[in-house]
Amino acid sequence: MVLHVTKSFRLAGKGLGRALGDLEKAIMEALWDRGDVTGKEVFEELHKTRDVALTTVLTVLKRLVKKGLVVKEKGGSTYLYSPVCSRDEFADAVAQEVLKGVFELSTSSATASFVDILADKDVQELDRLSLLIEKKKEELSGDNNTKG
Amino acid sequence: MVLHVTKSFRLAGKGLGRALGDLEKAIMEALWDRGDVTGKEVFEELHKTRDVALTTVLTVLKRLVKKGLVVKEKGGSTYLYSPVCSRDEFADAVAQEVLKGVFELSTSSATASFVDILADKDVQELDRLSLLIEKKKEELSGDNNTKG
DNA sequence: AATCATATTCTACAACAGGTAGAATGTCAA
DNA sequence: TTGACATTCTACCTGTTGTAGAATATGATT
Repeated sequence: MVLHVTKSFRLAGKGLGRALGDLEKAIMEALWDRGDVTGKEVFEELHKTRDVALTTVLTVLKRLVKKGLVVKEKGGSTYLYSPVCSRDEFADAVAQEVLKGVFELSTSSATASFVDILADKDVQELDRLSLLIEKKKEELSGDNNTKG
Repeated sequence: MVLHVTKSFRLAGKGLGRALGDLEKAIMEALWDRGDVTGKEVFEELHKTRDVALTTVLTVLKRLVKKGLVVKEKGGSTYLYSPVCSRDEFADAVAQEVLKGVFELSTSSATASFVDILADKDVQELDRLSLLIEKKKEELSGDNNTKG
């Protein structure tokens, strides 16, 4: 899954709010929850908790289509919108892009900070990381020069 | 070193250009290379390779001061600008902030992607990472419940 | 075909970051 | 006081995102 769907990773914000604007995020959440919905349905969902106009939702939906995050297709008499990838796939894609960027900034800082942060967040994860590393090494040893 | 000096991490761009605008980056580079320079000196340096006005440089310098990345102090008859941290410290701080964000997005994606990217970039680094993990574990076992 | 309701698109404004720089003002020495 | 240089003010431009009214299209109904 390679998406170049966000140009920046916001340091403020929470979760996917780092890769998407607030309204964009709310709309994506609605699509991930339901999928194949009309713009009006998305609007009705969001309207429960925020004061937003239908056209605003349509505009943002259009932008999301342009970004490649959402597809729009005829569904009988109206258009239906659906996400091109799952929430997890999106999160993965973002994480990957961002991590590449961090590495490019400084491999050593990235590695050191990574361990610190992981340990701080959840020590158990260190073991999981060790396992992933071992697995990767095996994978690589049985797969020499098969890169590209 | 904790700096909240950049609001977003750009996926496009190179190196520090991910955390700073183009001109901002050029100016910071000049400060890191020289340190304690006047705005005019920075301007003269940049002017060698790009068509920029003195006031533009001063404006951006001012914004960098406001962001907390640069300090301005009287140096005799004029003001001198200098970076509050080294280039490496800045890169570290950015890496740390960004990594925290990625983790908050998804710990598992972050961990998995991390190993993939590291392996792809430099297999040797996997060993270094393993060592860091071991070291961290020891550090933690001899330091139980001393977290604040 | 003319009309009404609903769906969709157009257009445009606001805010914020960052690049850009002219105008205005401040400072100091002659 | 004046002139040269330093510094600040103010403002415009682009791009992203939130915002939504106006305009138009589409389909059913009379």
